[in-house]
Amino acid sequence: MADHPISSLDPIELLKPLTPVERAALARQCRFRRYRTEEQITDHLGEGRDICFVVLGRVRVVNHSLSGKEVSFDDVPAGGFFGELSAIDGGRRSASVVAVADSLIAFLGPRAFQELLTRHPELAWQVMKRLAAVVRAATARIMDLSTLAANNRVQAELLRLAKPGMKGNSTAVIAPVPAHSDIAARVSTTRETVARVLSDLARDGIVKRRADTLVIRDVGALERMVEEVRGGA
Amino acid sequence: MADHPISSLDPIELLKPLTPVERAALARQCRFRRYRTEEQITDHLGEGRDICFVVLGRVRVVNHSLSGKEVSFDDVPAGGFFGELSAIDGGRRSASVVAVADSLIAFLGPRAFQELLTRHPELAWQVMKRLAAVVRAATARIMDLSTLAANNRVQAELLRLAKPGMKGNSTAVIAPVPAHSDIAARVSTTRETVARVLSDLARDGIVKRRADTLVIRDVGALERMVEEVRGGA
DNA sequence: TGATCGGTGTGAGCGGGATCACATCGTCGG
DNA sequence: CCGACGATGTGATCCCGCTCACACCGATCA
Repeated sequence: MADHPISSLDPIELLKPLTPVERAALARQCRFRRYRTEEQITDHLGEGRDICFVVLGRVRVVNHSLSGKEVSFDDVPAGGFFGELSAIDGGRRSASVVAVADSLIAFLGPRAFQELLTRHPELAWQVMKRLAAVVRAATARIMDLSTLAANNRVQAELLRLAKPGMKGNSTAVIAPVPAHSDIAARVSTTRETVARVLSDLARDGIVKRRADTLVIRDVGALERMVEEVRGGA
Repeated sequence: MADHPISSLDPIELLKPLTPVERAALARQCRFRRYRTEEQITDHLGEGRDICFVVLGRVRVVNHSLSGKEVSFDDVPAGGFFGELSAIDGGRRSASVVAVADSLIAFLGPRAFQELLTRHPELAWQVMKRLAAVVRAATARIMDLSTLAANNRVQAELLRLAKPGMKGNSTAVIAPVPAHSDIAARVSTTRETVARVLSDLARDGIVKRRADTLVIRDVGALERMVEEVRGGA
């Protein structure tokens, strides 16, 4: 369809073990739909049970408290998938999903998904690994929320963001810098607290702010600030 | 062995679909071990990769911050299992597990577990459902930690404890009452805060304390107290 | 070029709840 | 029957960080 450039499942990591023919057959069972940035794909407590493949773009799993507070979970880049939970257990959606870039999503019904996994145990195995990773991330986050103070959680998040951008072993570059409010939503604090932590770190020369990058000059110092509270008095 | 009353996997829910003969064969691949109450079974970051079946007793998944703060996750009753994560992805243990009653645990190596799941897709499916349930519980908890105040989290936990003990639709009985410190560990607050919330609820006639049971006289009122903060101003 | 708007910086103030510190109160072991 | 210990109830204090409020600094657009 002229509507979308590729209606293929080729970019999906999970489906790599399939032959091109099998993938094409599967694609024919899917419903494809484009979404613009900011557009909502799935609603918390929604009734859909499809598994969703991110063919193009990038989506974010978020949730809002009724009071409007936003809590954000993982981002899913192109090649990934989401919506497994409902496809697996038939329950309602556990979170909302919004596009954070123009995206193309493929929807596959739960029956077809189950059949796929039964026919291809390697895929079932991959899905389990993915779920295991999600559980690990969630437990780590619960630990952070339970044992770390707000500004230490921000520092910890900076370290996570720094991981991919390590230059040498004491400096790292974060680029582009997420909006403060995005960081805040990821560690459950306020935009203001994030700004203040960043100010403090800049004052102490631990980070340096540049146009749209953040340079961390002393990763070790940052790690120590987080650990020493984890370790308590 | 005289060491343990049954070295059978018959009580395990997950393995019900197997024939008694298959289950017996699987049991022969397991290592069985007894644990007394309070005894530690698995250590956070430990190297074991076995999946663990709770044949008898009851275990609790907990974690400690280095400062000693205890955060408790799910309890696993007899018939359940834990340790799937490491068995699936080969990573270190994501939490500690301690016996909360004298327990008999069966350990199965990761290879044997994987083979079991490959040979029996129904079981793989069950494991996925279990993982999905864990993810749902974890995301709900993250939402609670992020959007609810400490005393509202305690109220929410009381509601969860009340669910199984509903008598009529406005009263419920919790028996036996967990120690305040256990409740505190489940909702990431302090023992004192739990005691205070309970005092306040008793003062308002919403709960009634008895010997070792807690009677909730107005479940609706409790729900409202939680919801109205979830909903914000 | 001014206006609007989203992102950012930072001060002031207040309140929830963690912390510390005791007082009970049962229950168990001797 | 007493002492010890674990669980509980409650007051006093203190401080983190949320909230509110406002200024600033680009961008984008009419």
